[in-house]
Parts: sequence; structure tokens; C-alpha cells
Amino acid sequence: MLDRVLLRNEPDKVREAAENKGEPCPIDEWLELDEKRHQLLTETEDLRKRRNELSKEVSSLKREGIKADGQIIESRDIGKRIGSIEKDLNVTYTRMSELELYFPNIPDTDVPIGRDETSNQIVKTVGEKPSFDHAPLPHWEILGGLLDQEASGSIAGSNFILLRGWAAWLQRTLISWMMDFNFRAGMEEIWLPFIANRESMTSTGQIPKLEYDMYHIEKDDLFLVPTGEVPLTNIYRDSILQEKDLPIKIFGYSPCFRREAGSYGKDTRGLNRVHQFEKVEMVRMVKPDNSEASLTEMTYHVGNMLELLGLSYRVSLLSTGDLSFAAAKCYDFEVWSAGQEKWLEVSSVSNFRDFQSRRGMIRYKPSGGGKPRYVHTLNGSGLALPRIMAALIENGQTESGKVALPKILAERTGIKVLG
RNA sequence: GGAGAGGUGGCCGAGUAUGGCUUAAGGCGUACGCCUGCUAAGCGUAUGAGAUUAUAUCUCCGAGGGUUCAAAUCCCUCCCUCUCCGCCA
Repeated sequence: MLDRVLLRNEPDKVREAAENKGEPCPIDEWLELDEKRHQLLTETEDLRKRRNELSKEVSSLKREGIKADGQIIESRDIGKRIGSIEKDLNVTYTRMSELELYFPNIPDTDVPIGRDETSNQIVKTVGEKPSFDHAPLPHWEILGGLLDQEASGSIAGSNFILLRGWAAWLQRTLISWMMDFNFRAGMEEIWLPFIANRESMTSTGQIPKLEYDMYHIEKDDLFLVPTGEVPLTNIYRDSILQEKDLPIKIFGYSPCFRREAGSYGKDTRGLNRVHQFEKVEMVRMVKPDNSEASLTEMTYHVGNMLELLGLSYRVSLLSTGDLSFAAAKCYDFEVWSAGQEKWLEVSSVSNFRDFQSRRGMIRYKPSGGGKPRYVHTLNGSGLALPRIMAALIENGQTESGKVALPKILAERTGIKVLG
């Protein structure tokens, strides 16, 4: 959500941001309503003021045992007028709040302007792509029956994952390693609910824009979380923190549920795009001045993880057209997948500035006193499992169809080769 | 699922029976000042949030409705928390 003062005073900025992000922008309707609201508000406040005065008069007259019929009649009349204006005001206000949920966040000034991912800026590329004496296979061929699509299909449907044997073991091992890595980096570990209510989904920005892509439990109006970002960020919804509590650095594991409606046929083989994937997510709440530095710090952290796993990767600064609705700036991490010969996105690290905190009313009280301020929120995957699995399996494959584990996992588990 | 008790400012907590001198007591915490020869104690002052029309006004006591001249207080609906019972990994 954007600041109302900004909407009111700099509508052009809002318009431009929406256009660069390729989002609709109902700012003109909003501005009209804002003016109307202002008028109605002034009117009711004057009336209320008068009614409060009358109330006091009635109360003191009654205490002295004097009749106050005149005041009561006037007040009754005012009450009716307030009632009718308020109805109008409510309609106006409700519509404005609705519209406000559709204004996308404004990209930072250093975000490249562009229509889609072709305008993303590759910031750096790290590590060597592995070379092979044989033609490397895609992960689904190496996995074979260990990726049991017949079973997952009959249990849930297409594009759900069922892993067997060492593939299942590898996933569990990776989750555990990632959790430990983040834990040792000093973040607080959180175990989360994997279901979130409508308010939570709205405050992080998945609703209303992406509601159709969420799994919804109608009976209870609850949603399966599309990312750990939702429960992690909403821990602090509607709260006022102390400045000394910041920065808050938390992480947690969650499965991520996405309907992926409308993405049929695109990159859907194997583990590339599925309805439920596992992810370890990091979230931070920081003072506004520190969010830029925090973003940088988080990208280093993610880069470290990929390097430890021995994966070559590249980092892109997303252009406005590829930037998500709620983000102000985002770096994507992609690892090289030798069997498919392409880059796979495994982490997004984003700064949301005060966009989510305003929706979710996450604030802090400055230690020098003064009004509560919105925190800045950031999040990043550390890391998303299926594509890490795919890359590790493809990049570590041997000619005999086995998979060599990266050193960090081999040392951790005592197992060097899978298969 | 059943029964009961609750939800009041950053936190704790009074106020609800009897609607109006509540602009929500008091405490904790925080900030500033004083005192103090020492990371303490004491004293004083300030301190809920939001809105624009800003030395002011209005709104907000879980959410939404209703009754009333007037609602934290009465009525209705819903949500959440706790305790006990039931069911269950």
C-alpha cells in the first residue's frame, strides 16, 4: 500500500510506477473520491462537535434536575444528519481502500525500466559451469522412478512431487543444512503455520492481485501459504515494536503452494514448476535507513549458500516489468542447470520498503520518542528446494548415472555419492 | 464439538452491576531534567494510536451492526485467546 499523502500530492509518480510495472492504476477515481471524502468528513466532524457539546449540556442540566428538551431535540436531529452523511462517507471510504490495494509499489530509482525479464540487468556471474565427458542428462532422467509422477498424480494431480529413496533423502538433507546455515548466521528460527487467513495474505500483497493463484479453503476462508514470507511477515502484523528490537531477522521452512494457473506447458518438466515446493525463507524488519544495506547483506548470504553448494550462479537486478507487485527492488539468483542447459531461479531477494508494513501496520517507536514509523520489510529465499535439487543432481551426475554430492553435504552426512 | 471465563494504550491493568464530572485511573516501560563521585537508587516532568481543518477538532476500548439526546458500559452477529470436558497423531 502506498502513502495516501503520496497518492494525493504526487499522482504522476504513482501513475508512472504502475505503467513501468505494467499494472493498472485507478488513481483518477481515487483522487475524486478523496476530495469527496474530505468534504463529507469536514461536515460530519462539525456536526459531531455540536452533538458532543449538546451531550455535555444535557448531562449537566440533568444533574441539576433541569429539563433539557431543547438540546435533546436538536441533538436527535443532528444524529439523523450524521447518520445519512456517514453512510455516504462509508461507501466512499470503502471504495478508496479497495482501490489502494491495487496500486503497486514504486520501484527504486536504480531499478532498470523495462517491460519484462529481457530488461533485467545481470549484476554478476559466479563460478564455472561444470563440464562433462558425456552429454549431461536432465534431472528427471537421472531420477527416473525416484521422481514418481504416477504416484503423485494419482494422489494429488499433475505437477505435484513425490520423491523416493535418495532423492527424498537429498531434499531432507538440504532443508536441514539450509536451516542450520541460517541459524548459525544469527537469525531466529521459526516454525510456522502453513495456512494463512485473508488479512495475512492481504498484508504481504498476495491478495487481491494474485488471489486466483492461491489454494483457498473456502469453508474457513483460509489459504495455503504460497511462500513462508506470508506467515513470517505477519508475525508482526498490527504491532508497534521498539527501535531497540530492530533489526528483526527471522527464517523458517515452509512448503509453498501455488496453483500456477495459466502457466501450463511452460518449463513444467520434472522439478521445474510444481504446485507444492519446499523453501526456507528469510524475512527482515529494519529501520528505513537500513533497508538498502540489508538487501545487500542478504544477497551476500544467499550467494554464500550457493557457493558452498558448489553451484555456479548469476544474479540479476530485476527490471520494473519483472518486479513483483509489492517489491521496490529485487535481485534474482539463478543457478546453472547442466542437463537442461539453462539458468533456474532459486532465490529472490527483495526490498519492499514500507509497502507491506503499511498494509500490515508493522511499526516501531523511535527510541528518541516521536510518532511510530513503518518498518521496512525484506525477504529472500534461502533457498527454494526443487530447482536446487535439479541443479545439484544434473551438475553432480557421473557417466554411470550416479550423483556426486557437494563437499559441504558429503562432510555433513558422510555420504559422497548417491545412486 | 460441548461448557465456562476473557479481549481496554508499547506492556500490565481499573472502569462494565446503576449509560452522562472518563479529554480511560494506576502501574511498568520509555524520553528529558534534577540529584548522586561513579552501568544503581531517588525526585520531577512528559508519554496511546489515527485523520486534516493542526495553539484546534474529530475518531478509536477485538470486528461489525443496533438501541439512545448520549455507549468501553445495554442488545445482536462474528472473530480470537485461556480453562475444563470430548475426540484424535
